[in-house]
Amino acid sequence: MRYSKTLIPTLKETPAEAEVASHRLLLRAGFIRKLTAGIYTYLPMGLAAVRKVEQIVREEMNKAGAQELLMPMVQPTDLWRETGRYEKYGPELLRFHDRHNRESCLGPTHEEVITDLARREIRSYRDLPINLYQIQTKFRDEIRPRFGLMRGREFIMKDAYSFDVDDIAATKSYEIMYEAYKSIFTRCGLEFRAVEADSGSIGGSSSHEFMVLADTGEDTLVICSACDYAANSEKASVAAAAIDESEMLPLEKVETPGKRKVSAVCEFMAIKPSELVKTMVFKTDDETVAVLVRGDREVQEVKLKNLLGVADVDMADDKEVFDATGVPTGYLGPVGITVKLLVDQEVAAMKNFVVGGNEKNFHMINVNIGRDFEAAEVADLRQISPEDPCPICGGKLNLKEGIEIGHVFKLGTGYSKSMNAVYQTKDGKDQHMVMGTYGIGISRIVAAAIEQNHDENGMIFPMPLAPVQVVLLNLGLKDQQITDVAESLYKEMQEKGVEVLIDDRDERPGFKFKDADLLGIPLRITVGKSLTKNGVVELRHRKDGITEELAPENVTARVLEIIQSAING
RNA sequence: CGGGGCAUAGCGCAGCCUGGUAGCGCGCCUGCCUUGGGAGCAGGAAGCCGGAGGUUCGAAUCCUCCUGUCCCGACCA
Repeated sequence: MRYSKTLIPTLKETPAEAEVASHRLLLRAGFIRKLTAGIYTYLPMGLAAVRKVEQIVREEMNKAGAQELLMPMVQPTDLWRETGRYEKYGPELLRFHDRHNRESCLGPTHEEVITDLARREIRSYRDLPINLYQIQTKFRDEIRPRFGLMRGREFIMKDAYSFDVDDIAATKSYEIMYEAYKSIFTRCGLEFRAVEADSGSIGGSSSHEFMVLADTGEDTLVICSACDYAANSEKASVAAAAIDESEMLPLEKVETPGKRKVSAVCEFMAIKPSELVKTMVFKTDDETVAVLVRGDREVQEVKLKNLLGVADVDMADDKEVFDATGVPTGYLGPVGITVKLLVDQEVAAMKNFVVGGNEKNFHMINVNIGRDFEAAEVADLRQISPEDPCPICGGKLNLKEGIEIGHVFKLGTGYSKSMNAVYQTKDGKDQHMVMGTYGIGISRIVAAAIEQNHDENGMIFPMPLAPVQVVLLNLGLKDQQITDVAESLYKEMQEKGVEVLIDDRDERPGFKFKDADLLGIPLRITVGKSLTKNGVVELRHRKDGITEELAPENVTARVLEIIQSAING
């Protein structure tokens, strides 16, 4: 690759739209350009990095026994009506009509299409298990695309689907994918964690997310400091709180003029937020519920959604709270109100706590569950806080930010039932296939790798993901000796299979150094003055800046050695 | 969808308050010069001031509406 003939439009200044490091650097290094909101063109360097990820994913998927295919991007919405996701998936599914007025959509994921294929082509238990995958551009009309490749509307994804005869076999398929994912992300040189996840709108029983730890992550992870427990905070459970065995004290109503917020009430009554219970009101499509959590906790809405079995919950606003309960917000409590009461397990273990008095300017103290009100249900409903006890070992839980780069799901028979995908068993009976679905955000991995590996000068690619392995700077275009050595090194390395970008532009040295750093290419070879003076060229490692001086004839062997150990190690 | 920005040359921005010749830096083109960390000098090209209405003798600037885009929130295999 010759720099002078390759489109790598680097920028000295940061475009105003870029907030996070990966987005900023992808733009500055000329890897991507935006076409419109959440939709990007991959320029040669960006595409090269994407291809690297794809190749690793392909190799490991094939090794795990999966087969590659390619499904259409445009799908008939009829299929989505069959599974009910036409309604459930919402506006993220971009729908449109063709000239015959048939409704189609752009595929955000391919469960419907693959299940349609399976029901047509797979008939016998002899055909199972099977795992089919593709690497393809997906489209999701995200509410708010952001952070460049991190959350685009159009993005490249690997999606795989497994079909099995029964749950046991499906679990096996799931585990094979889980292990393949670990190999993939390890080979990509990423620092990642697998965490238990909520299975979301796609449905299904068991699910893990693979997360790259990074401050710019959009997900919050709960990680035990003592054992292996790790989960998405939407899903993370917490060890049950110890039951307070205190005697119940007599219920009292106290005046709390103008004290609506937890902090104000606590200050006024000289108590801690942990001695108070707040009553939060949520609406779903068909009911209004109140959730009780300790004053210093937050409701985890995903847990609430799952408990209620609904697609959506919304916090009620002041008016809605008043309409449902007749109480102004700030003074709402569980005693004597008529809405359904869902109680966080931690609250269920408390005694003699403080709640709203269900009357303006009043609270109640020494409130006790069972005596003063009844819970419709007690469940784990709160957001984990740092230092909470781990549900497995009781150790302290930590919260970290993460970027979701992969997700594995056990789907069960939800899709095969709604689409009637059956196979014939040994004894000739029809049985629904048991499915799994497995995604990897290919383009997001590129962004995540940059989030994890960069400095003030630019990107720092791990060798396996680098668009090219070596950048070779010719600092003496007009010097025959320098140019001869640079060109012959270029040729030699290419012949040995090294991916090399030769910077043969008529630019000043500083300019070339800056670009080389920005591009994040792991190895930089400089052919310049030190060749004419001392007969050596320099080999510099982008990651740590360590520079080796080598005779030109030793360079290729040394480079090969470094690449081998970086890719196999 | 709620809240808040922003929209002027390829990129980053000033000008708008207080209406009157459209500017700066970077980039780009030409030449000279320079060549180990984004050089210097000289010359040059490039803008429907996001769009549509309105006010005015006159609008980048004031008013109204629209569109796009970014940020926060909600949302998210």
